[in-house]
Amino acid sequence: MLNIGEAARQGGVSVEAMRYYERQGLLAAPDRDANGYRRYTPAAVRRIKFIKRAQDVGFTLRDIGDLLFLKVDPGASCSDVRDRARAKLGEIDEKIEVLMRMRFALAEWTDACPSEAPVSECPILDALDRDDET
Amino acid sequence: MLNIGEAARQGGVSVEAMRYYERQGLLAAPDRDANGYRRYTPAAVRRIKFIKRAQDVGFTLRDIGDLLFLKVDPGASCSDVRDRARAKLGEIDEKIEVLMRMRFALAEWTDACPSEAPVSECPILDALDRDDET
DNA sequence: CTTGACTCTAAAGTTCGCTTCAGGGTGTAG
DNA sequence: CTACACCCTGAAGCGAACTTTAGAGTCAAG
Ligand SMILES: [Zn+2]
Ligand SMILES: [Zn+2]
Ligand SMILES: [Zn+2]
Ligand SMILES: [Zn+2]
Repeated sequence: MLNIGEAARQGGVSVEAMRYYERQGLLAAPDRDANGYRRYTPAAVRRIKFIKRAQDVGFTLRDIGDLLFLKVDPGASCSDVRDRARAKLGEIDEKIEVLMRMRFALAEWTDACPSEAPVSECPILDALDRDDET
Repeated sequence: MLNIGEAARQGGVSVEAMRYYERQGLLAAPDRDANGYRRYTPAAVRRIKFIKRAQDVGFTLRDIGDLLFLKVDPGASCSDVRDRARAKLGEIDEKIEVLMRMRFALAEWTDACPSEAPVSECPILDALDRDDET
């Protein structure tokens, strides 16, 4: 059994994040010591790590709440989980596409910029001022 | 000379966005008509488009303020602009890398999920629960 | 006994780029 | 005259995931 500080350290999150997860219903309210301190079990630490790993692959806390519910729902099947993962994959692909388009434009422009001219001749500012280009 | 609604339409932004840019100092406060209505010049519309295009390649409004300042700074050189663009390119690359890592993990997991098993055997949930993997 | 690290609560603040709201004036077509 | 679309202001709200603040109790070491 661990205090919140130690549980947070082991889980790799901040103490405030832990209390926040509890308020959001992602982390069950733990038992309290006589002094009112929260006491965490190893299972709670595993849950913290689950939350963190899910965040690391792009799930929001809301998504994670859904996953945690599916995890214990006897009527849920593997495909429910897979659908969430696929949807997230789609979202991520969209974000990557947007970023790649930005990347392409910026790379082209920085290559074109001679760097020693006055700003009045900067092709980057020109591109931003021009009416063509998407 | 255009009213705010028409300027917004031509610039491709909302009326509220225009007033917001003005408050943020990105768009000079325009002259007012006798009735207090803002009157925009074609130059103001070009500036709105500049802002929008800069946003489209990833610059924040703060970044854009810096670019607009450089644009009129006689002491600024092309390389100042290019440095901003390069820095942004770096940020974007970092974001892409993060997203690619997420993408890779999610793709691997969705491939491994058989979809018709109960959630208790879902490899996606297993992966999120396991202590290895980054 | 005191210092310092830890814990508690509730509420407010942060960032970003707007949007919405509340409450009003203006302009014009029918 | 009366809709109705437009314009004005200042302030508040939104979403996400926390962090910070403020004020107070607790615990262990020296
Ligand atoms: Zn949901
Ligand atoms: Zn599965
Ligand atoms: Zn340049
Ligand atoms: Zn700056």
